[in-house]
Amino acid sequence: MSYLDELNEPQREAVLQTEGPVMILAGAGSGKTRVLTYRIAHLIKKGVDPYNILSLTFTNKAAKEMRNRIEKVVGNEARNLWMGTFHSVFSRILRAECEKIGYPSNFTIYDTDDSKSLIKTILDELNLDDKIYKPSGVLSRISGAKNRLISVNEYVQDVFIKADDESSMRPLMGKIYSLYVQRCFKAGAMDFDDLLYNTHVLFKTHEDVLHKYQHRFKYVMVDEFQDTNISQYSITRKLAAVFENICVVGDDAQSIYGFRGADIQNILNFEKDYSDLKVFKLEQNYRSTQVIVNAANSVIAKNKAQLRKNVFTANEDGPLIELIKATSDSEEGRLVASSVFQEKMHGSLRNSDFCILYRTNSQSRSMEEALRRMNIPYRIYGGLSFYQRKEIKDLLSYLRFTINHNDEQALKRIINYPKRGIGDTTFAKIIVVANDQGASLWDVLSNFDKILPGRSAETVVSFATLIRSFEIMVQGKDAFEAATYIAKTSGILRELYDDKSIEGVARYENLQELLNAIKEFSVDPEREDKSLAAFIQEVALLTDADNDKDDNDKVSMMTIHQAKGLEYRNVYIVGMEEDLFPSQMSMETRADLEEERRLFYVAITRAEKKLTFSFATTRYRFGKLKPCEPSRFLDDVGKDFMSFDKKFSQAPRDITQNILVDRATPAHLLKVRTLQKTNSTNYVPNPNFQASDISLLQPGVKVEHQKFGIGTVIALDYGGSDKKAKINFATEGEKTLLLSFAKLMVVE
DNA sequence: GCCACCTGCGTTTTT
DNA sequence: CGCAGGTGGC
Repeated sequence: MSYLDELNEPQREAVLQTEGPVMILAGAGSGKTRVLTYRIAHLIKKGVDPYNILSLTFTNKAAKEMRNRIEKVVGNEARNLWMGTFHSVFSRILRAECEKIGYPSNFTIYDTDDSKSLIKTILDELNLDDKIYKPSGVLSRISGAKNRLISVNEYVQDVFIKADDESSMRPLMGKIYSLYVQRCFKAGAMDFDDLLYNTHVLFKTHEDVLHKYQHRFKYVMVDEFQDTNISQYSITRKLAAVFENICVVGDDAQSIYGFRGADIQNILNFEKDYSDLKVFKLEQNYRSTQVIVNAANSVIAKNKAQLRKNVFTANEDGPLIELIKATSDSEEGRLVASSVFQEKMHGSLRNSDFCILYRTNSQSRSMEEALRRMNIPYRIYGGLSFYQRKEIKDLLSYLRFTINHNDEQALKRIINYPKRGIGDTTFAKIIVVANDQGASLWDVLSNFDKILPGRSAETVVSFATLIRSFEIMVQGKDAFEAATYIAKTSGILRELYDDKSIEGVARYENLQELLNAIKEFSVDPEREDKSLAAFIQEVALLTDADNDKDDNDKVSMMTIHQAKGLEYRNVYIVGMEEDLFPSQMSMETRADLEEERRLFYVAITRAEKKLTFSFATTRYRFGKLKPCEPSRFLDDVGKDFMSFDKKFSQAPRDITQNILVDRATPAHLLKVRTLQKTNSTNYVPNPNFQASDISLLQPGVKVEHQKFGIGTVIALDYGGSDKKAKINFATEGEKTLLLSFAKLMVVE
């Protein structure tokens, strides 16, 4: 069991404590995933059947990565582990059992757009103003209820909830909740929250089912425990109730999904719920420099609500945090981009060593423009998901409706696309009839000529016939054959093929890409069920982040939320301004501000070696130029960790006026901060610096470098893939520089 | 039922 | 500024 040697003392203890309730409080970069994977590997090595181990994560990516890492230790036995996201594991259980609570096993999963669209429909039917009842607001209210395991009945009977809804001028919220649940049920559809909520209902109403899974899951593990909501915790706890071998791993300092119902209270409750709980703290950070770890600690210390941890590192000090001040958002982009460029050339770094983090997606634009201008390749994560694109949803809706003929939201998308003359009015009639007569959507659809004869009735029936023919064609076919057939026969492939506009071509290509993904699914030798139904159920829980085939060397850009769990050598946190970060929406309550500060903590701790903050004094927001003030969070960072002169920093609000490195000056005048204390030089950058062509370099030639100063070329190495020069600098000694990065000016 | 214009609005979002 | 959804004319 040599893998145990790769762990430090608390890590090893946490791995070896396989029995009973365990909580692992894992600081950022403390090897949390390593402990979790080794713990599972250890269980398997001890002879526990992987089939009896359940491991829950929040992202598919995390689950996949963990499975791979376990496989490396124990081999393909890891295949039988129950490992996945809460949603995927619970949907798997529901597929097998949901007929017991009245759902068809081929139930559809509604995504957020489907849910909102259904709510919108309900609001229209109730003649409610969607300015007051904003669909997104209504959905989050319903979601909040489900996440707290509050049923429709409990919701409408609760006087506090009622008072709450009345005071916010939305007295009919309970009614909408009720109709929404009915409509989902009728459509054979579950939204994301239902996958949890209905699992809870299933276990509550069917003890035999609960017992079955309780006895199956002898060991239960939960990753990112700080992000669980009440329903996730409650179900997990129930599942583990027989053996009580439950292990949760989390870090309260990284709880950033409170706004989605994650309840930090779960960590505190866990201690109360299990009196024989063993707690392990992983406090040694292996990821970042002293400066970064200590800066992060200084920030999080400002929060009141937290479990005290003492995160430390044995790593080197590393460079101080740099602060870039810009006069506008576009200048911020340019200064960050040129900083990336300079860091890259001075440190011989790759693009993929860099990550730019921001609070909101819209901030990516100025960064993007600047990077593009400097020819620095980048990749933006997030934004519009592949699966949210219209053309993708359209085809998926055809596939969904073929599998589940009562999927109202899928029908809504496809009944008149491509155009076949069935408008909103006819669609609304179909829905009304189905609801009034208690008939299924499909029954109404396929018999519409008998129910409401008229001009459009024929078309509706022939549409139903088309779907019926898809259903028959799909029998016995794999997902790819089925999807290709449907894409062609439905006419949507042709529709997009005929559109020769730039966007039309892109949409066609996206569809092809979806078909490729289905192809991949269908040829996967490890997959038992390759049916269309199996694909549809899996794709609903997939997100963009899951198909990162990103091996190219690119600078990464993403929101801080998306960066959780990732690490980069050099990290830029941009837009450090009041009202942006912290967001103006998060300054109402202390709890909100503290969550925002934890977000800042997460951002800081993504960095391994070098961290840079930037802010602008003006910024275009919603089309208007607005003045901006530096973020209060900059004041939370310990003064020792930032590169500005300490003696000016008495008044915290003024710190940004004391920045020595003011990047607003022309780039060639910049004094590039030296990286380490020991590295400081007296070299003053030459304002007239201009890089010379490398053909001028010869051994013996005197050159100037923007950071290292004057030196003499000792040797040139043009042999390898990278051209290198060995140079003896007056102040820095001998250095070997990659000529593809380093800019050198021949002095004489 | 369809298209063109116009208004209004605009955190973060593992699933 | 950029987009989505709504309104109104054909």
